[in-house]
Amino acid sequence: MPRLRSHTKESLAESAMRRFWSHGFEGTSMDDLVKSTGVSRHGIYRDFAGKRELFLAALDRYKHHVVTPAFAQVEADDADLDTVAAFFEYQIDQAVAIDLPRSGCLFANTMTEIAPHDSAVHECVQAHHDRLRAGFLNALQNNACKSDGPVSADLAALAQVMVVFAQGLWTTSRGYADDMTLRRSVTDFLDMLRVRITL
Amino acid sequence: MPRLRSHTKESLAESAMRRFWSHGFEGTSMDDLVKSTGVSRHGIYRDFAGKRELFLAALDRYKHHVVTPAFAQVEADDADLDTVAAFFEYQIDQAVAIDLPRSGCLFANTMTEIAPHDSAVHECVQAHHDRLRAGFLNALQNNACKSDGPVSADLAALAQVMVVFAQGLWTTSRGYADDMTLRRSVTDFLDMLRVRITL
DNA sequence: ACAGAAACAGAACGTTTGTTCTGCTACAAC
DNA sequence: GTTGTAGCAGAACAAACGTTCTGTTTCTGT
Repeated sequence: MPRLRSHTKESLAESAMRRFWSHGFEGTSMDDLVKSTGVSRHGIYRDFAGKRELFLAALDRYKHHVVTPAFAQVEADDADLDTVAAFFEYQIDQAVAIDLPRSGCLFANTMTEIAPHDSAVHECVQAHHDRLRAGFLNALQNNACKSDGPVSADLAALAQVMVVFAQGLWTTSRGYADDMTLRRSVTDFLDMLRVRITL
Repeated sequence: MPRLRSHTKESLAESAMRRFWSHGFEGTSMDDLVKSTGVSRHGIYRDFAGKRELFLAALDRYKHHVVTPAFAQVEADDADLDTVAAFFEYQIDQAVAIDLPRSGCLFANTMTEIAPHDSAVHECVQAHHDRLRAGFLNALQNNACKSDGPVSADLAALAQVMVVFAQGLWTTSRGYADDMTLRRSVTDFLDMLRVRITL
């Protein structure tokens, strides 16, 4: 009997994610969300307990709909450093493709903004970090297996270096370097890694 | 005749810098500033036009009193990659020494929080980036000169990679890795660089 | 066509924000 | 000790915040 809803919980989380991604948590007011999502306050509070819960949902959606599709290949059994390179390139391309240039990575942005003072968000970001590290380690191990010589490098430590570099890349992509520069940095960094693990 | 001031413009900027450093711009209210600096609202507005101007002053103070002392040696004529290593280690130690652990780097925090939507702040951060890149390039060139063989690497591109890594390091240091892990990452990264430029 | 359930738009709520104002107080000069 | 300048603490301000509420509209089931 009731009137049909003009949006779903998912479409709302998607719109909110995009807004939080580019403007951050504090930089996004409920009024901004009403305007950018096209959903009334009532509609938002019907689906989510408040702004914070909506943000957590946006973070979750980002994980499943942005990170996972891009990172799945790095987590695959046959992943190597070429796969990692493709992952970074894909992320750089994607920012333009979905019309969110200079937005970096929602997790990287969240790391410095609100995670330090919100334990739930902190854990979420920490888990993302662990995931990246595990994926990178997987790619490193596969890459090392393919090479002929013995591998003496501590791959787990190198995976951590890759995580640090990734964070820096996404932070830098928030308007401090053009795509070409970013791509070049990815190439140079991965070349260094390749040399390191075959030494 | 008038009563003596209980603070100077510099001591106020210093206190404000520490608060902004650990809590960010949006995460710091004027009330927080009054409490943490011990200066009344009147005193703050006497020295600064508003919260934003105080933040810019804090950013400037951070540049001169935190970055410059630490980075000066990297900018010196005799700097090499060991100097860069010492710079990173010093920054990691310093965070604990001045009782601001898990605060990362004020510039790195600012990059993602407010710089994207404030051109004056953006330029300030951009200038800091350029400075880092120039300093790292200086160290790379000196290091290359010392080695025997010919240097084919594009040092300017590697300097950019170093900037990206540095940003990632400071972001990660905001509570996502302990000091030992950070130190290890610095060592591993610089080892990779050393190999790269002597190839 | 009718009834009613629920989504809609937007007003209204109490807080908190950054900023300004007011009365009191402390201290150097005389 | 008296005086006067300018510091101080905190009240007061409008605006913006996240949240809640109210009245209207819309569409399904009968």
